[in-house]
Amino acid sequence: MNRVSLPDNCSLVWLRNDLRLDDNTALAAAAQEGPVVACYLLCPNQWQQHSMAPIRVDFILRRLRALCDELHALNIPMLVRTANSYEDAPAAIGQLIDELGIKQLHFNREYLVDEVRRDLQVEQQLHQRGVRCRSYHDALVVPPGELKTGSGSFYKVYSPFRKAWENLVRDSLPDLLPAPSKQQLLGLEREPPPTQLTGWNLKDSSDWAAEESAAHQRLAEFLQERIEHYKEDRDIPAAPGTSRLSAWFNIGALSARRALMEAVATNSGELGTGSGGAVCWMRELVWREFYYHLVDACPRIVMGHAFQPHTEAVHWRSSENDLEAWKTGMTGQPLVDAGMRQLAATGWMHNRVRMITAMFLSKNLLLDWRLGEQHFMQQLIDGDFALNNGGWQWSASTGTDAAPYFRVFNPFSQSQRFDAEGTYIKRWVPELADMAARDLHDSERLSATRPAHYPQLIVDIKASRKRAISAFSELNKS
DNA sequence: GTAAGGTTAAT
DNA sequence: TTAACCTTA
Repeated sequence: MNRVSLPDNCSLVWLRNDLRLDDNTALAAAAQEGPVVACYLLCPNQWQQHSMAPIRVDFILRRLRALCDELHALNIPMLVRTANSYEDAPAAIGQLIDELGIKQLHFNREYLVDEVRRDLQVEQQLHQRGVRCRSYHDALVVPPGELKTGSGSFYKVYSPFRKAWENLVRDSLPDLLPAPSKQQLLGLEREPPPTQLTGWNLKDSSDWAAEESAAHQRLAEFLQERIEHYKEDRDIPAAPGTSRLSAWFNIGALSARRALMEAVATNSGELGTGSGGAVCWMRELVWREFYYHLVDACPRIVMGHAFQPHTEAVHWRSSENDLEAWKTGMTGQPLVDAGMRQLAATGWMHNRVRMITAMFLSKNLLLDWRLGEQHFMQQLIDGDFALNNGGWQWSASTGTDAAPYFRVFNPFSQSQRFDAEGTYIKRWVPELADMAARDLHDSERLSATRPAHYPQLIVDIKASRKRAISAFSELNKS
């Protein structure tokens, strides 16, 4: 038990989804006022309820241990406590405040309903004790709610949102905040994070570096070597064309504002214009902002509901076998199986393939998109509710997209287009290693030439496409 | 100022 | 087809 007397201007910074020193709004604000103590609450039960992937929990614990050292080097002690569920958070934070005799708490805001409710309860309880609470917008370049359409409502379509976002950000590029400088010794022992967590069977995440400097280095490498070709390479799942930074963004190990500003710097200071690759990548950052703004404005979608209410009436099929075949990469569709096996093996899947596997589940198999959404959350190292939900609702046509046609990807045309040689397919589905590439991209040729130990395709692509279109066209819109 | 109708563009 | 914005009356 810590029994030290801390200076009156000492602050507690509650770290959550912002596990970094650089450009951290709450941490920088607290450090301005005086010495800082950092804390983190492990919520093992809550994380189970949120379907958090074991590899993501492992990544968070590894990041916390690295962060504990990084803070220690600045004489900032980090204390780690457990609050099984968010309900227990007010008591856990309250106890810390009491032990330390601290008068102010700072934290960066989160935007999902459970987190918002937790923070309100913590604030109420600290208010009663006369502790000052400060919360900050930090996770995004533009905080939720700041962009409104001409008629005053939130944007429901990406592309006008993007234009408004670019106009706003171009006129006032964000200032990056420095990491705190080294502070006086407080005489408080740090409490290092655990390597294991009760109730969890963690999955090794060590392919993803935990040090903050490593995240910066990954960003720098991407900007120097790959962003120029991003527009052409990002859709090729066999190529290292994407930035692969999502895991760091989504635990807050890397600041979205820093990433944007460094991308702007490599693009001669331009945003929205200039190099095709840079513009394209920055627009992917805007998708992240768009989906966060959406969950903030429309909490219904966080609670298992479709963004377009009329699509709640779709008659989804129910088939444990089909769902299991999809999860295990045994559907008989080569690209879908490659993606699902990459996910199971590594906790990550290429973005193009995420769309294709999601479309296959929700359209060809006509299984409820929420089953796929949950499975992805349970597997992905970068599983982020807002972004995963946005992507799934886009694929399932229950979301914000206002396309003039009902979109059903044909997985064979997609593999022909983006994995013509079958490099990605053969990497993840070794049974198909000896197949001629052209036999992978055609349902009849595949059926005639597939090896006996690779499954027969579980669904007819043409017929299931029609089935999906009629399942949606039956709906009464209003 | 407002409502109605036209235009634009969508991973 | 739809949202968002623009033009016109």
